[in-house]
Order: sequence, then C-alpha cells, then structure tokens
Amino acid sequence: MQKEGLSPNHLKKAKLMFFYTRYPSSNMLKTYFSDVKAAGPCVIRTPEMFVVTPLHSTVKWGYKKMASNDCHPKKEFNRCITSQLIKWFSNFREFYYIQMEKYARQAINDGVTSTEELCITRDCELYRALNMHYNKANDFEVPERFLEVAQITLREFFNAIIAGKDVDPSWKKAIYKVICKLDSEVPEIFRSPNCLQELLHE
DNA sequence: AGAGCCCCTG
DNA sequence: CAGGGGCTCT
Repeated sequence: MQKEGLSPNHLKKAKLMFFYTRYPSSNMLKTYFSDVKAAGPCVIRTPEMFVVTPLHSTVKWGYKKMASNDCHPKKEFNRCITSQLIKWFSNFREFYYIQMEKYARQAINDGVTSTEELCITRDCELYRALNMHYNKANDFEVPERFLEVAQITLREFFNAIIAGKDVDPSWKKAIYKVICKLDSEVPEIFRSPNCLQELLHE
C-alpha cells in the first residue's frame, strides 16, 4: 500500500530523472508520478484551505474563493503535488548551475584558456559532485547524454565568464535558454511505480 | 488569476 | 529541500 504524498523514493526517482530532463513540464511530471495518491478527502494542507481570516492579503482571498467554488480535495492535492515536483526540479537546477559556475570559475583561475580543455568525464571533480547529489547511492548508471549536456553547460558558463558577460545581472538567462533545449526523453521505465527496483537491480 | 521560474533564506 | 517574494507570460 503506497502512502499518500511524495515519498523519499519519489525524490530519488525525480533526481534520476534529472539526468534526462532539466526542465520537465508539469504534464510530463503528472504522467511519471501518476502513482502518487491522496489518502482521502480533505486531508490536504494547502494554503488555500488554511485561509480563514480575510485580514491580510487579497491574494489569499482569491484562493479562498477558488476553494469554495471548486472544492475538490483530489484536485487540490494533485495541484499541490505537481507544484512540489516542479519545485524539486527547480532546486535541482539551482544546484546544477551553481556547480557549473563554480567549476567554470575555478578552471579560469587555474589558467584554462580554451573551452576544449573542459571535458566532463566520469572521474572528474564536477561529475563526482553532481553524481553525489542526484545519485548518492551511486547505484544508477548515469546516461552518457547527461555528460554531454553537462559539458555543454560548463563550456557555456566558461565562455560567458571569459567574455565578461557576468557583469550583467541576468547573464545566466541566456545559458538557461540554451540548456532547456537539451532535454532528452525519459525512459519508459520511469513511468512504472516500481521503476526504482527495476532500474537499480539490473 | 494561475502557473512557473529564479533568487535568496533557513 | 521548503518558503516566500518578485517577475513573466498566458
């Protein structure tokens, strides 16, 4: 019997999925986490349902109105789950990009001048940091494609910094725009509720 | 309005 | 990772 809400295993699964997709759509997430269920009616603790006093923000009033017109605990639950998954990937990206920038600056400080010198291999420091974060148990075979994307990302940061683009507060936006195009298909196995067992035991 | 993303915090 | 504010786009 699967417990309600997102479990530690779901988190682990999400992290492995990050190796394929950095920017999953909410619809995609819904299909890959369709096994997440609500335990029962009205157990969902969303901000909408907590709002009782209209003494504060108008935004909360809007939520309350929404809840009264459309009070479907199930839908509220799914909405909540989806946004939590979206949040997870947002956090994943944050870590990812922070590592990339750090490593790129470090390379520059170390005297690297050519982007050709920056390669992501399975034994390099950056890869180990990423693997430690998304695949801590190291029981999953990280797809080669991820290494390519990571390398592209690293070089993107490197070139931007070398070109002095980091003086612009929003200089990373351009990089994000490039990276979001590099998502690959997530293997079908991930749709299975028991994908972790299937993935890690082969 | 609502969904998302990012940034900064804790 | 979760919270919360700010900004964008639909």
